[in-house]
Parts: sequence; structure tokens; C-alpha cells
Amino acid sequence: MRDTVMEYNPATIEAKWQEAWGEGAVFESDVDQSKPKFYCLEMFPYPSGKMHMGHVRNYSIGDSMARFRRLSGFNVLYPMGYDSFGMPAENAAKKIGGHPHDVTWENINSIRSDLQKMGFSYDWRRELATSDATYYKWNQWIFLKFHEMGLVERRTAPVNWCEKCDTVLANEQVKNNRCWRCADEVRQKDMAQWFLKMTAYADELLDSLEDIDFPENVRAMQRNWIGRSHGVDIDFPLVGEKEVIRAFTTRPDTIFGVTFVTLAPEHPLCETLVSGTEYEASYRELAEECARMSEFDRVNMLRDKKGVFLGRYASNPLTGEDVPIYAGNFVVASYGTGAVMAVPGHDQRDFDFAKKYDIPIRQVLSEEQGKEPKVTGRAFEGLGWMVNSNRDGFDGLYGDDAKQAVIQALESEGMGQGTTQYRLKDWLLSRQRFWGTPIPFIHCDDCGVVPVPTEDLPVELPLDVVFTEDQSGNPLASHTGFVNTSCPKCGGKAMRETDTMDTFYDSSWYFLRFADAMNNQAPFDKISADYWMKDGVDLYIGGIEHAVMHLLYARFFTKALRDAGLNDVSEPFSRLVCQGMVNAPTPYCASCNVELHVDLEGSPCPTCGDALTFRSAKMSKSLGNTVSPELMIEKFGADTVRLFILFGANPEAGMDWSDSAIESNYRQMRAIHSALIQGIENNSTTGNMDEWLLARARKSHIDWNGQMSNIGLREGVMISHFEMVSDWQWAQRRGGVSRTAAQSYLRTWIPMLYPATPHLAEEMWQILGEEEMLANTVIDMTITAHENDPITLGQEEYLRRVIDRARSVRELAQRHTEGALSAVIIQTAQVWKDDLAKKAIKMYQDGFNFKQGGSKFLQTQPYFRDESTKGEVMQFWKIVVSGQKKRRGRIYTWGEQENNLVQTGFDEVAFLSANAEFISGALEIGSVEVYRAGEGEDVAGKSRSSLPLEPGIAWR
RNA sequence: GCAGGGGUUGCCAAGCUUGGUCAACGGCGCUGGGUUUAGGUCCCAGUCCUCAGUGGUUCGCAGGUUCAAAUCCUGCCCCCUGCACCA
Repeated sequence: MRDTVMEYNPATIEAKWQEAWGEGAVFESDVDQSKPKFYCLEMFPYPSGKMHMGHVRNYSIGDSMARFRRLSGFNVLYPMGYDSFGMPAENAAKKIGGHPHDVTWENINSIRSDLQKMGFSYDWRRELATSDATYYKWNQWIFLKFHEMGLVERRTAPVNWCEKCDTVLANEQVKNNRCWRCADEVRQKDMAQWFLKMTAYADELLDSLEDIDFPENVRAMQRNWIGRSHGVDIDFPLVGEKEVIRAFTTRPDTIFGVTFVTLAPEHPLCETLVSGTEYEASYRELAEECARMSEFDRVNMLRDKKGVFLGRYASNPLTGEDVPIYAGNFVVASYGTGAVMAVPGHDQRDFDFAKKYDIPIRQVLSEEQGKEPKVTGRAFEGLGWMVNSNRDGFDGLYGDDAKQAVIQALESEGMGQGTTQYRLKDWLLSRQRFWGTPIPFIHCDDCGVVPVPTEDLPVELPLDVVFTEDQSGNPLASHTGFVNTSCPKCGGKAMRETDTMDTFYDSSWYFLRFADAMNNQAPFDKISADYWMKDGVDLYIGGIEHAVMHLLYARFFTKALRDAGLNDVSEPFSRLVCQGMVNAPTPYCASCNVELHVDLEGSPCPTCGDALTFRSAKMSKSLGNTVSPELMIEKFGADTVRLFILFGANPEAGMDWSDSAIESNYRQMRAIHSALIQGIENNSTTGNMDEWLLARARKSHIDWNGQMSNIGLREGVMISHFEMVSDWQWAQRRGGVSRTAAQSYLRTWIPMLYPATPHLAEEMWQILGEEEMLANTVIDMTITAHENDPITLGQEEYLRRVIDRARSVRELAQRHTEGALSAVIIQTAQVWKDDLAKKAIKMYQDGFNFKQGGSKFLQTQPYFRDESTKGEVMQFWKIVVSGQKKRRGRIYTWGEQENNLVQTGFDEVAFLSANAEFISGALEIGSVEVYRAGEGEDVAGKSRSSLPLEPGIAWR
């Protein structure tokens, strides 16, 4: 046995335990109302081939937490699946002339095998792939449910079209007018599309954001995205017409400053107003210019605000005053009403516009109460006191009062309506692509658009489709077997809907499916969902890139499904952790500010010819700076990779890949391994360090549990994988421990190694003689310190400090001494110092006022009356109770350990003498002399500076 | 412009919510020593300045509060992320 366990051989033990876990089905968990649950979830991967470092990081964090919670007695749900619909598979199929189904499964099988090699503790029974009909059937079922609830709408609207992806996109999926996936420019197109009415939940989505434990930036992004603003729709009657222009504003308090009205060029009224007039030509020019440009370019050139007068006037509903109507290139048709009441006095943009076109500027708010507004050459946009109102009853009102007064006046006169606007739009979820969930509707010439009856689900994607590179459009549309069907209502000939769902739909409820993944009667059972999802997924880990899209959709789904009666929970994720990126060194040109491919390492910059330096950049294929997890596992083992990932940085911080760091972590694993072996083989019957080592174990365990409970993985691992090794080694150097203590230490330590490096922990646990796997073990997390622990730990720290201080003086001492040093002389504090310090601590704890009563107390002390020591006593007292210069008095700085030592009358001389041999070894000095100051020669005058716990140290 | 997050001793990075035990955890790098046939591994020590030690100057910059500030307050500078002529 000895030979097999002496060497750390990760390949062997990792395979062994992965198999044992699988055979024992130890990670399978079911609803158990008697146990507290912990639902740990990672954003499931899109199966794009191999597992990459980003995945490794994400899942290493999750797996450690899942294992930690199991160890603590929780019933843990920890599932894994694949977000396997989507375009890359379809595009890959086109390239190789295959079917996305096959491409997808090849990738899934590859990723699954990678996941298993890392030893992640998933309940594999629950594995799912969204491209399976067993999953997407429920997508369709839910869609029909939403349809019943009135949340589904098919309507023709201008939508975002991506040419390259050959499909429409949701608003959330367009960044800077570019497709989030392929970065191709998106253009607007009118199409009949399917929408989910997410706006019906806008308020709840925004308001409940306050109650969930999301990172602040994610919350801010969602808040921003929903973009709720309170205001009022105001009707400006067209002069000489019956029609009105409805404008939305959040600043009704500025209504008396309106000097013109601006319409979006796309506003239908523009056309009506100018048609056949002298203003038509200039309007058309503007409108066409705007239409020609993509929205992106339009935004970019909007520094140049442009507008044209439309030749007509509208009247201010509160004053009857006529103001000109303009069309402006900066007014967005899709926000609010597409019309803006312009107040140049209090809106900088309107101000600039008014200056340019010579429109009057009127200030109707004052910055200071009771004063006239200042003329500053720019708009005052803050809240102020109303002035110059062309109507009684408004001047002097401020802020919300002012706004409310105006809204009330408008409402009572039927000229306006208080309202709330959102930036959030309904979710456009239809896609003109093959590899997605078919939308379960049928088009019938007679009956219109008819839902597929639930008993006919799933509407399956055909497998007999040939994909080719030159193909364009959706192959579903040309698959007659799929398209041709009969109408469920009238039985007549009908056609299937060929649009499929956005893949974000699939991931919007997969966490609920995981709660009851094998269910073939329903998407999930309510009891299971409510058990596992109570208060949401307890820990959800994934990338920040889904802050708005996935996380918003999932929140919407959970609420909508709740209203459908499928579950009780309202928020899917109670604690969200966005793990940081994994970066790696990349060639970098400082002058050009570009990161370059690793192949260019050592060459000059291809653009400017400068020498390249290195910089950390996100691992990416295009830079070639990726590191293959597979290779690393092969080289160092999964446990080392996991340790590196967890110890390298806190979950939310970015981390840099480093070859030397992973090697150092591998060394650490070996150090742990050999310490464990040494511990297991220890047969000593005596042990000087028993008490100390076990006290350390208790303290480490308490700290570790605290850190791990709060996802402080880096700190947790530092304790379990670093400090505890050092403690073990220190105990060995200081005289070793007995078999009993070693065994006890290992029984505390090995389980602590388990969350981060489970294979090694299981192996050692078994060698230790335990029969039950750690995977099946619950350990006591309520370990507390023993009463004597502070003293035990304090003494050892005292020794270390004495040695440290001796070392730091050594060099200086050498300079003052001729010849080699031969002895270190340690003078501990005089008895009276110990006594005074003890009293001072007690007095401090009793709340004694040292400033007032300090010197009076001193005078009662015997050693104070002795003229020869009086000065020293004074000085000492000051150091102890008030400190000197920047350093506080010792009574304040001593911790629990020090206080305990001083108060229990710790005998420093006896302790140091007993350890003289160790000290002389550590300091590599022949002789160690210890005595109380005054009881031996006062070498180098150190007796005076000796303090309790800080003996005077001299060299000779 | 708006919003969110940051700037800590060579690098990475704790701590700052609940001011004092913070010259400030830990890792990397570097230096020295030991172990080893050698290299590697491993172990020990050092790594702001000064000094036979309880001293000085540090935690983006400048002020302020306090007996006491990396930690609280004010202003400024810089960096990152998201949104953006949103009325």
C-alpha cells in the first residue's frame, strides 16, 4: 500500500473517484421537505465544441459551492444541460452538408466528457438539451399557455433585421445598431412577427429588482433597460384643425416655457401638415436624409441638430399661445409619442435648436426662490420655482408640486393625461431560422392564425432536411412535409408557421425544468418547483453578458408562469454571481493600442514596427491566447486546475492565466498530499504540539466555514489548502504530534479540502480508513473554540514573535559586535511590569478612566514609591495605557490571546527556556539565555525596554 | 451626458459596511540560506526608509472630522463597464 499512496497521482485517483461517484449515484437529489435545500446553478453552455476556461471557471465555482453545501447537510440540486438551439450549429451544418441535430449532439458529447473529467458533481439524471423535442415540447406548451393568457401577440411592426443572420432580432439583442451575435448592421423592416408582452410586467420587473441579491451593475443595467419615466401626455391642438399633437414630457412644470413643438420626421402628421405647401420640399429632404441613414449613423451625426419648420402652429393648451411646429432629426419616433414639446429655457437640446433657428427662449423656472431666473447662456435643466407663468396659480410652485399642479390643470381641462413611459419593449421572439423551437401555430385561409392543440405537441423539427452552404432563408419554409397540414379548427388545408423561437426563450425557464426534469406530463410539477425554487435559485453563476437579456427574460417568465399557476415563486434567482473573465498574456503594441495574435510574439508590430510588449487580454480564439483545459487536466489533474481557478481570484474579479502559477498550485497539491500521507502514517505516541495543532484546526475550521458560507472561495481555499499545510509543517518542526492528534487533525482537514479538490480529498479520506465517501458525508459545521485555545495559540505566536524580533535585530547587533555572535540573551519583563499590565487590562475592561484616575492609581503602587524605579514605572505605564507617538497603548492593541496570556500570568521565562533548543536552532545560534530583567546581566541595556510579551533581546 | 464599479506597498490582490491589534493577509516575482549527485522539487528567511528593535513616510490627489483614517465626509484627477439627443 505504501508505494501506491506515496506519490500524488491525479490521473489515477481522479478517474477512480469519478467512477465511484457515478456508481454510487451520490449526486442525485430529490425533493425532501425535511431538509433545507440549496439550488446551485450555472448558466448552461451553448455546446459549441470543447469546454473552455470560462466554463471551467464558472463550473468550478458552482461545484465547490454545491459540494460545500452537501457537506453542510443541505439537500443540493445541482444540474447541468445544454442551450443547444441556435445558429452556430445551423451554420456549421451548412458548411459540412449535415444536419444541426448531428452537429449539436457531437458537441454535447464532447462537452459532457470534459465536464466529467473535471469531476463536477451534477445530477446527471436531470441533464437536458433544449433542442430535444422532450424539452421544446414544453416551450410550445408554455407558448400556448401564454397565448391563452393574452401574452402572445402577432403583429406587423418595424423590426430589427439582420441580413447576415437572416432573421429578426429582439431589441435587447441589438447593440449600437449591430447584431449582438455577428456584429453586422441591423436595419428596420416591417414584418409580421410574434411578440411576448413583457411590458405587462414592466413595473414588477423594475420594482422587485430592489429585493434580489444581484450585483449592483446588473441591477443598474436592468433598471436602465426598463427605463421607466413618469410624466404626462399633453395635447397641443393644431391651429385651425381639429387634430392635436400629443407630446410626452417628464417636465410638465416647464409648460409655460414652450416656444415650439418638434415632431419626429417619421411622425404621420408631418406628411399631412406639409403636403402641398411651400414647406413640403425642405421637409422631404430632411425626412429622406433620416430614412437613408441607419439609426447608428443618425445618432452619430446628431451633434448636428437639424429641423425644418412645417408651416403650421399648435397652441399651448394652458395658455392658448400659438407656437410653431418643426420636424427635427433628433426626435425618436419610437419613444413616447414621437413628438416633443420644446422648452429651450430648460432643456439644453431645445436651447441649441432655438438658437440655431432663432426661436424665442423663455425662462419659466428660477433657481432661487422669489428671484428672477439668471441669464447664463445655457438652459437651466434642474428643478426650480415657477415664474412667468401665463396663468394664475402657478408661480412660486416648486418641483413635484409644480409638476402635479400642471398635470391637474391639464387633466381637468381634458388636455392631458398623467402617464408612465417605458423604454422596455415587448419581446420579439420569432426568428426566421430552422434550428429553434417551432412556433405552434397554423395559418388557415378561413380561420386565420390558429394555435396547435396541446395534444398535438410537440410540433417537431424535421430531421430529413439537407443543409447546404449556398442555401438562404429558412429550410423549414420549403419543407412541404412540415409546412402542409390541416387546420385544427375547420380541418381544411392549412400551413404551419415556419418561424421558430428566439433561443433565449429556451433558457427563460430551464431552471424550473431542472427542478423536475424527467416529467413527461407537464413542464414541471408545482411541488418540485416550489421546493427547489423557494426564494429562487440560491446561487446562480454566469457571465455579465446576460445582465439584460437572459436575466430579464427569465425574471419575466417566472412571473408569467406564476400567474399561469405553475409555480409560486416570483423571482428565479436570489443570489447572482457574475464570474470574471479569464485573461491570458497577449502581445500588445502600446503605440497602436492593439492586442495581437500570439503568433506575433517576438516580432515587431505589423502596423508601426515598434517592439511588442505583453498585456493581459480575454482568452479568445482570434488572439490565439487560449489555454486548453483538457491539456491542463492531463498535465496537472483536475484538482490542480480547480485549485488554480479558485485561488487565482475571487469569483467576481478578473483573473490572469499564468503557467507559473498553475505549476505552483500543482506543487501545493503535492505538498498537501505529502503532508496528508505523513499524517496518516504518523504512529507517534507522544506529541508536544497536539494541543496547538488541534486548536489551530478549530480556528481554521470556523474561519473557513464563515468564508465558504459567503462564497468566499479564495479565502476559504487559502485556509484549507495553504494555511493548514503550513500549520501541519510548523507542528512537525516544533516537535511533532501524536497519532491521536494527527488523526483528529486529518478528520477536520480532509473534508475542508473536499469542495475545491474533491478527488484528492476522497482518496485521502479512504486511506484514512473512512468507509463512507465524503460525497455522502455531512460534517459538523458547529465546531467552536475550546476555552484554552487562545492561550495555546497565543503562546506559540509569542514564540514566533520573539524569534522574529530576534532576527530583525540580529544584523544590527552584528555591526556593533566584534567577531561572530555566539549567544542571544532574552530578558523578560520585571515582575512589577507583569503585575501592572495585568491590573491595567482589568481596569480597562471595567471601564476605568485612565486620563482622570491614572496617576492617582499609580501613586498607590509600591514600585512607584521607590525613587530608583519611579521614572521607569511612569514610562511603562504610559506605554501600556496610552501609548506614545502614533502607537496606542498595549491595553488597546492586545487581542484576546495576549490579554489571556498576561492575565493568566504566563511564565515567559519558563516557556522560552523550555523551547531554548528550538530557538537556538531557528536562530542558528549556539547559546540562548533567558532570565527576568534584573536577575542577570543587563546586556545592551535591554532590561529597561522589556515589556510583558515583548522581552528585551540582545546579542553577544 | 447619465448610471454602476474601481484606483492599496514591484505585479496580482485582501482590507474598507461595524474608524484603532494596519507597514497593512495571501500569492507571484525577486534576494539569501538549507536539503538534493546536479537541475527541478521541497523547507527556512528577507523584500518602503531608517535603526541594537517600541522611529519615519505610505494605501489616486487636495482638504476636513477625530485623541486616532487605507477605512468616515467634501472637492478634484484618472481607469473600467453599461446606456445614451428618451423628451
